[in-house]
Amino acid sequence: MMNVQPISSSARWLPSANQPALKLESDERWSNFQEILSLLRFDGHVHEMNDTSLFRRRRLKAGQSALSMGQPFEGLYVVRLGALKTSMTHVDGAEHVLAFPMKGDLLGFDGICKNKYLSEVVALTDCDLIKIPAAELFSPGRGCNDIERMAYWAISREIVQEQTNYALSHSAKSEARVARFLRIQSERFTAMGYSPNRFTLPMTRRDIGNHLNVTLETVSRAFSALDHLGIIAVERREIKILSLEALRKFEN
Amino acid sequence: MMNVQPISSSARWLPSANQPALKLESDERWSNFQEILSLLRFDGHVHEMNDTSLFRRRRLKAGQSALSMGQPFEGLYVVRLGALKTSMTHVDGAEHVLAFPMKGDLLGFDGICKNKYLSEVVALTDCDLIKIPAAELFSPGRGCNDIERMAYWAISREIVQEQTNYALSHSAKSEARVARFLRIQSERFTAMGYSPNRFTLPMTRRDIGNHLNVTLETVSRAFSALDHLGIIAVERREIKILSLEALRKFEN
DNA sequence: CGCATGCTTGACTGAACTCAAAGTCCGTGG
DNA sequence: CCACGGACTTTGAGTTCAGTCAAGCATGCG
Repeated sequence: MMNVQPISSSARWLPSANQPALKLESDERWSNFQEILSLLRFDGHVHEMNDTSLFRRRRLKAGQSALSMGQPFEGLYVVRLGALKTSMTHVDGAEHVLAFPMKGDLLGFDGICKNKYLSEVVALTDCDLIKIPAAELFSPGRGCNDIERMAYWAISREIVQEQTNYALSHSAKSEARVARFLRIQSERFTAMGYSPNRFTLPMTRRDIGNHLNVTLETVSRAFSALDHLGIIAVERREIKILSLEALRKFEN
Repeated sequence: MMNVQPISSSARWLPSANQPALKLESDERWSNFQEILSLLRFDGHVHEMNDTSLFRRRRLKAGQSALSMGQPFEGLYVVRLGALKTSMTHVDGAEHVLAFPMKGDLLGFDGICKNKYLSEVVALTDCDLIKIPAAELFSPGRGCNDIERMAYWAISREIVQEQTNYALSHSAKSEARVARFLRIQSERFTAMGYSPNRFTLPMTRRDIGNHLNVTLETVSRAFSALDHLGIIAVERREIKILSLEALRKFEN
């Protein structure tokens, strides 16, 4: 009928946490430049709307690997949906969790310098990535390349987040680190258009602990402590932030 | 007995590798593109030798600030000589040391994304920087911009180092962190063309501790312990690495 | 249903922090 | 020239916070 409306592409990244039945969307395998700009929340200037080029999507199931250490650089990825975990594995086999990329974040930029990826990236939930091939990034024919500039702008942003993560792991007390982690998660969910007060963590206590350089037991205890103080409500991975003010106080 | 070398306080910390006596060069105030490529150890491809443009140098005395948080982005800097310290200051006034840039490192890339610098950079020793102005980076007239591409390649490399630093701070034991810090310092001096076994640290115990997230006393104790074990020889900031093998073993 | 994984909580231990004091180096000024 | 002060470093002693080990519970999946 007339009012049968396919799901509009502009509505699809609104904060509906889990998408019910998106057959049409599931079949789409391409994104345009505009969607990438929107996902990255790019606020810089773009010379000419580069609407012609399309970018292939890549779908991952939870647990699948997105990128592996040593794999040759083939391009960057923008997270369109889902949550992932980036980590470095040391020679002795110890893993260190660097970050938890989510919607709008960029993956793979650590592969530019040595032309191979230097970190592991695995999907924590089902994911939808948009690939920006190396050829698009570095093609000399494009002249003043909007894509390249946008990518580097995003990389600069990731550095800042990286530095913040780094600084995050340096609070004196472990409870403070966990509180700060939750506050930052809340802010990231907000930036993605989701609720700041209520979210589900996609990662395990072990991953959080590894990221913050504390043990999983300490993370668990910190969650419980913040819960008993009435600052947050924890039920497994479901987090409700009851007082953002009190949470911030705990960061010192 | 014959040649007693006077030790100037500004040059004392430099292992005497490359630069013998650079009176003429010291007076120069400009560097060319080729020198920047060489400093950065850029191994990528450059389309056209951009020998025409010259880049102004900036000289800093020890203790002077190179960049400040919040200052508007005006370009990137390549360290030509000297050592610096980058740090972030939190709202509560706590400082966190991010890195110790030295010869061949890039400064200021965290300013690209928000168009203002997001970290403090101060000179630990007298320094010589080469400025790459924002105008050179982003000028659209240049078409396929070698400078921009080189800059981003270097940024990608800095990210990797950043990640390594981050991972560095996650060893279980504090002595292991200090050992790893020394090993990395040694490797960096090597990459700069200095001696890997003998160098002078430009930063204080406090800065090292802050960087590694331990106290200055712990750093001092770790140095002493490594000294007593015969792995290194410490005399204030003079470090001799007696056994790189043993040092590596301590990182686990 | 049974098993695996993840989470919580408790008791104990030890590594690193804090506080404190003394020593070293360096620049500065009398 | 030497005395002084300040910044940096080393070392010691006591304390505390977070790691380790262990047990039990919840959840989800084949």
